[in-house]
Amino acid sequence: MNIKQKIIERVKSVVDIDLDICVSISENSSRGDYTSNIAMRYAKQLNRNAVDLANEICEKLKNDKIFSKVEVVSPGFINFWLSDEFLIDNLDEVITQGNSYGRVDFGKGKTWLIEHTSPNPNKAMHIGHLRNNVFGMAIANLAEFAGFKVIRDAVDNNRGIAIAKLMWGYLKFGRIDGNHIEDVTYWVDHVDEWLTPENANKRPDRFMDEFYIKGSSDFSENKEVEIKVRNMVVLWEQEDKPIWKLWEKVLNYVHEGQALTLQRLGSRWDHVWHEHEHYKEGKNMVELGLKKGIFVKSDGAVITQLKKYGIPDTVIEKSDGTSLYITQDIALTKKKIDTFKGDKLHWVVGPDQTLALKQVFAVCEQFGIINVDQCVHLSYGYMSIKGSGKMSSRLGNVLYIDDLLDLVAGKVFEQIKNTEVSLDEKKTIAEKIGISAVKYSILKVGRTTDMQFSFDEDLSFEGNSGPYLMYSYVRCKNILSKIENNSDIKISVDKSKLSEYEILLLRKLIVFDEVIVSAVNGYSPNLLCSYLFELSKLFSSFYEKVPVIHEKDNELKLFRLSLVDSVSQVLKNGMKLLGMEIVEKM
RNA sequence: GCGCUUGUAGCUCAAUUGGAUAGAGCAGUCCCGUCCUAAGGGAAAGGUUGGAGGUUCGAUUCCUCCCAAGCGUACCA
Repeated sequence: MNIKQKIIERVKSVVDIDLDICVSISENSSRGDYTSNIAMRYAKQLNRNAVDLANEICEKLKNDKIFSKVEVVSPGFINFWLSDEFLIDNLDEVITQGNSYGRVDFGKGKTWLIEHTSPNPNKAMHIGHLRNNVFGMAIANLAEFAGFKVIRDAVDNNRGIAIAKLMWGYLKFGRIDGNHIEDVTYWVDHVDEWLTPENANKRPDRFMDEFYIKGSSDFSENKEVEIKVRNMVVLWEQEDKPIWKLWEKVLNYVHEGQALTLQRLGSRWDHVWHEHEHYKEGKNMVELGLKKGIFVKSDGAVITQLKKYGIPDTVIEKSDGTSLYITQDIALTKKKIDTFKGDKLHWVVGPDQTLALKQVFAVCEQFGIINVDQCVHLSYGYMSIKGSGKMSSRLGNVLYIDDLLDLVAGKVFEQIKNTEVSLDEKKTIAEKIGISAVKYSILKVGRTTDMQFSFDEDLSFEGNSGPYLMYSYVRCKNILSKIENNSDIKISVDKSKLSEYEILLLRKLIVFDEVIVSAVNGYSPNLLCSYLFELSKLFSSFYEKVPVIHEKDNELKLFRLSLVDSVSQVLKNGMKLLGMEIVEKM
């Protein structure tokens, strides 16, 4: 049981009201560790004066041994200070629980599906995908740590016009000799006459990127080409052998390249849905929906009926009989439920799809697949580069994820090049610090905030930054490495010897699990970022003012060592949840 | 036009979902080097929370109306 629940239980024994939301961590340490506004909230309802009610609660609780102090402040706040013994005992918890410290069973028995990072397989991943990935992974990690069974999934939208453009681009413009060939059957018999990433000396996804751009401009500039490309989709649906062969070829290249980026980011999926495996089921859903009266025909197309949801209707099947994105999404949602029986389904998708997703959720509810309140669109703000306009692959001002990471890792490398480790180790450290810095700068911002990414400011490596947290961790480890290992020390200390710096750290460490719950509840990894930053700041002050290995009093020295050990453990647990890498030296 | 989202210090962002004196980092000013890594510590300064009303013990947060920006608005993804 965590501290908040303990306090709630105690307060409940005085006033029997459901007060889950009335106890929270104090914002300011001068106002105790926890604070409650229950008296003000219920004074009117109970026909009481708020301060009197608060005083009554305070009187009954102030002798409880988990508190060192309980006070009432006008207009009726109750502040709780945890006792020093209680805070010190918590270090034992941190050390014995280790990597599990902070785990809660908040989500026990429930399954969450979290769909994140579904890049279309027609181009290399750019920073538009980065926020999706970093946020999606963090929220999945957090949910898992909070006790949920988590399925990370993604959709591979591997069919349709965009893929056809890519196929066209490669077929027509990919010949080694530069001649333009449009005949797929010729390609099948002369595959060796086409460029490969190897002989073009490019990463496979970047290699294909250029063909996608060429293919789509050819498509939009030339009516005849457009007809041919659209026909490729039709042929593909008829499972035309040469077309499928080309399709597999181009997709493999893109997937291979995207995998490099995803691996570098430490991303993972438990399941990937491939559109070609379920798009036909979408068509079945259209028929079923018509039969059930969920859809109606309109001008030859099939449309929704979502008036009672208060959202506009949309086309489910075009008048030419082909299906749309939403059609597949409905079928896929059914498939997700059938396969994993999730209690809640999450879509980490950009804000431009808000309406489309609402429509999917509503239609799924009409089918009885899932209730709309089980569906969560985890939208996020746009990420742009400060000083440059909106990104567009056509304008050529996209920033690829790998280029950004290279840039940042290079910058870190410059900074550590004089440290005394091997070159390989330096490269590894630079990579870890760089990627972690990028992840932290994305996650510390609220999810829905549009952010302007600036190389100079966001990646300054100072102040509220990933490297600052990592540096704090390294400092902890450095202290710990200077003494011989005595892991089974009993943590005991005369509390009168403790300084303010130590008390503040103890008080911070004890609320870690509370932060996990808040971060999961609000889908807000930024709360964890703030917490870790505050913990690091407190540690830095402590480090500056309080000696550890130079401390003469042995009892105090041992206590401080376990405190440092605990700080490093919590930093590590927190950073791992954010997808940051741990380094022991920097 | 309608719908959704956003507007907080010079800049980039927080604010425990209605709480206490609106907090950080960067930039600018000033201080700290015999000492566990200075990617550090400390001090001061910086605000009419886009504007105007309203609701109540209490509003950056909720309601109404303006102003500004972004996104969406059925046969694109």
